[in-house]
Amino acid sequence: MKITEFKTREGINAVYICDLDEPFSIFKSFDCGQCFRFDPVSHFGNKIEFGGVAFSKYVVFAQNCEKEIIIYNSTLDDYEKIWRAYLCLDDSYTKRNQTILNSCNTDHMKKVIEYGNGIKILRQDAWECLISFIISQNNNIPRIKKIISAICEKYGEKISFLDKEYHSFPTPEALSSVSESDFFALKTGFRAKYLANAVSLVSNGEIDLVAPNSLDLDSAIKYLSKIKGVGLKVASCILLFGYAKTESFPIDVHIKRTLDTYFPDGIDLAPLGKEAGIVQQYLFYYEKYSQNS
DNA sequence: TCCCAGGCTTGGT
DNA sequence: ACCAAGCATGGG
Repeated sequence: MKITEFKTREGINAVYICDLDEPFSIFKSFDCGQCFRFDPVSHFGNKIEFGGVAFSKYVVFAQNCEKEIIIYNSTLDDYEKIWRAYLCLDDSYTKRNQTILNSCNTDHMKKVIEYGNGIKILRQDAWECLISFIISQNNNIPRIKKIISAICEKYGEKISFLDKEYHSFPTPEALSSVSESDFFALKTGFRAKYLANAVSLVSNGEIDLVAPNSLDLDSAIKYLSKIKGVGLKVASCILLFGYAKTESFPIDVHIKRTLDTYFPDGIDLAPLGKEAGIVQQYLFYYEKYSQNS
C-alpha cells in the first residue's frame, strides 16, 4: 500500500492510495445502504466518485481501479486520524472471506461473497448512526437520505467546498433544543417522538454513547434499547456500523427473505463469530441489488 | 387503489 | 411468551 499527498488544479488537498492489499469498491461500500450521507458526484473526472460529509468534513472518495483510492479534500493527517479507520483500511476482508467460507461453504455464500467483494463496513460515527437508523425504520433508503439531509441542513454547521454548501451532522447539543414537533415538521412521521427521546437521553447523559464500546453485543443491544424507537434491528445496525461490532447481524425484510429462501432451517451465527455482520452485508447487498436474487 | 420501505410500541391473548 | 394493529410518508 502506497500513500501520497497531492494538490489538485483547484488547489485542493488530496490523498492518493495505491497498491492496496486487496480489492476495495468505493461504489459498493457507499451504495450498499450502510451510510446515508454520500452520493455519486463528478468533481474530478474519476470513474467513480462519492461525495458527502462524515465527521464534519466534506470529502470525495474516488476510484478508477479496484486497488486504488483517492480522497479529495483530505490531508495525510486527516487520512491517519479519520479516513483510514472510516474506510476500514486496516482490516483484511480477504481473510474474513476465507473465514466465512471455512464455516459456511455453500454455493449461495460463494455467490454473495463474490457479488459483494470490495464492500467494507464503514466505521461511522455512533451518534449519527443512532439518529439515522431510528429514521430508517419502516422506511426506504431514498427517503431516509432525504430526511437526514433535511436535519443536517436545518441544524448542522455549514461546510463549503468548491463554491457549494454542505452541512455537518448536528451534534447532540445542536439537537438538544429540537422538539418532537420540529422533527415531525421534517417528515419523520411517527419517528419524531423517538428522535426527541434519543436526543434527550443522550444530551442529559442518561445514555452514554461511549458505553457500548465496552459491552458485549447482547448487553449493548439491551443498553441502546432503552431509547424509544430502538429495537433489536435498529440497535444491531448501530452496533455494526457505529461501533465496529462485526458480530452483529441485523435482520430486516431483505435479510428475512434471504433467510427464508436460502437458510430455511435457520442460520447458525455462532461459528461466523466476528464475520456475521460482514455476511449480513453481503447477503443484504445481493438480495437488494442483484438481478438474480 | 394497494403495497412496500434496513421496525417499533402498544395492547391484546 | 407470542401476535396483530397502528403508525406517517412517498414512490411504484
